[in-house]
Amino acid sequence: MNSRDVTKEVRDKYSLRGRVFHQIRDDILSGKYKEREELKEVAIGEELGVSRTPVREAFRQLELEGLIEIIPNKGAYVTGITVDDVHDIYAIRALLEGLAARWACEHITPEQMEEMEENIYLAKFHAAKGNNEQLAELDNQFHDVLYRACNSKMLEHQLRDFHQYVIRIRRMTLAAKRRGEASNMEHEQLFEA
Amino acid sequence: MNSRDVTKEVRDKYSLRGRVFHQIRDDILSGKYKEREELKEVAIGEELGVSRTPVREAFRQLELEGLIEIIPNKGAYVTGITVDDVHDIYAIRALLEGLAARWACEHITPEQMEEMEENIYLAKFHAAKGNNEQLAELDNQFHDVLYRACNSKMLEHQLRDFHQYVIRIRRMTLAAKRRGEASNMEHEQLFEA
DNA sequence: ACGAAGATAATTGTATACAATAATACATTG
DNA sequence: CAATGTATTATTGTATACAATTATCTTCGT
Repeated sequence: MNSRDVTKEVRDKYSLRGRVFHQIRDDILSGKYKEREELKEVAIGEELGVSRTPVREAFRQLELEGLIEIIPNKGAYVTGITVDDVHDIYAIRALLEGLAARWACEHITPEQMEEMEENIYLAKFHAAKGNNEQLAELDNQFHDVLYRACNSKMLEHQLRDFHQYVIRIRRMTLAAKRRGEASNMEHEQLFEA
Repeated sequence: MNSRDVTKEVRDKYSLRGRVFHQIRDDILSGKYKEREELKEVAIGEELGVSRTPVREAFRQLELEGLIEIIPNKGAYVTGITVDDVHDIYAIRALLEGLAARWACEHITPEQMEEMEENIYLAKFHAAKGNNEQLAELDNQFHDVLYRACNSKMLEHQLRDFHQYVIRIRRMTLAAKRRGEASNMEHEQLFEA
């Protein structure tokens, strides 16, 4: 990783702080850091080859996103999600996505329309083959198009935040499988509207 | 504010970073820093008698709350809110508050019930006298009770975030007056349910 | 052996020093 | 005079040093 060009390229895309932020977030979402686990500044800094400063700033962002909780003078801990929280998250997201769908109707472009159609088609295919991994990816894509189509910076931002949680929940619960099957129908309904 | 948030407030009060964060946030919400204005780390640090470090961390939080935008290697700027954003914010908040009201019905305590009743009573009084300042404060209180009563950490957090925006919007738009009058009736309706 | 008090270590909070980048002023050249 | 390149300055990004706080361990007395 000492090639000057590569280094510069990466740095152009993300500052150190940004890289640290995304790395830790992915590690939490992927389950590398488990619930209630303590995140230590120096350890993470060494692991990523940076000092504490960008790590600390990344921590502040992660706290605001609700992924970790910082107890002053004590430490940063991965926040736990209770079953109640899961219920709430899905309820709130469903509500907001309903709004997104309504707004998307008024603003969606033909290209986005096509993207959705193709997505639904592919999703049906993979659902039939029981390929859950591709299905999850398609689900992400579908929501991404929807979020963009609704033409609302505010709503899009909110929904993307919730999407973080949903990804985490998927990792945690196997119940996501049951939801996965229902998901295709929901998408189709949204699309019809 | 529930006990958890109070704890957070208190702890923030005693950390430099927390003080800086709240100070800047208040200054933005109160209009001291105007839209698109650049916030410089050293200037704010000197003004508050702290070094750049806590200021920078506060910036990261403010960015996540959507109050400022940080352009890497360039600076931090107070974010602008467009009329479209205002529309979206009210729409999303209304939706979420509807959900909060529904959930509150199932979890509200007698004490909170009483708080609401008293709030509505006082609001009527001040509305009659045209005292908009007290009215705004009562509005804040009312929503605070509602957010606590809904018994959902997730939803409460979301609504509090939006409340930040609403406060900003109130400062910006005089149209808030019109809304103010309708607000009392809305509260009553929520309460009845 | 057990618990308390104090020392020691580990960790976070803050300040400062240094590096990298962007903005500005200035000078040089056509 | 205009345009462009360069030096200077200002500002942010990162690393490190130091202070404050918390956790851990040791020791000592009962």
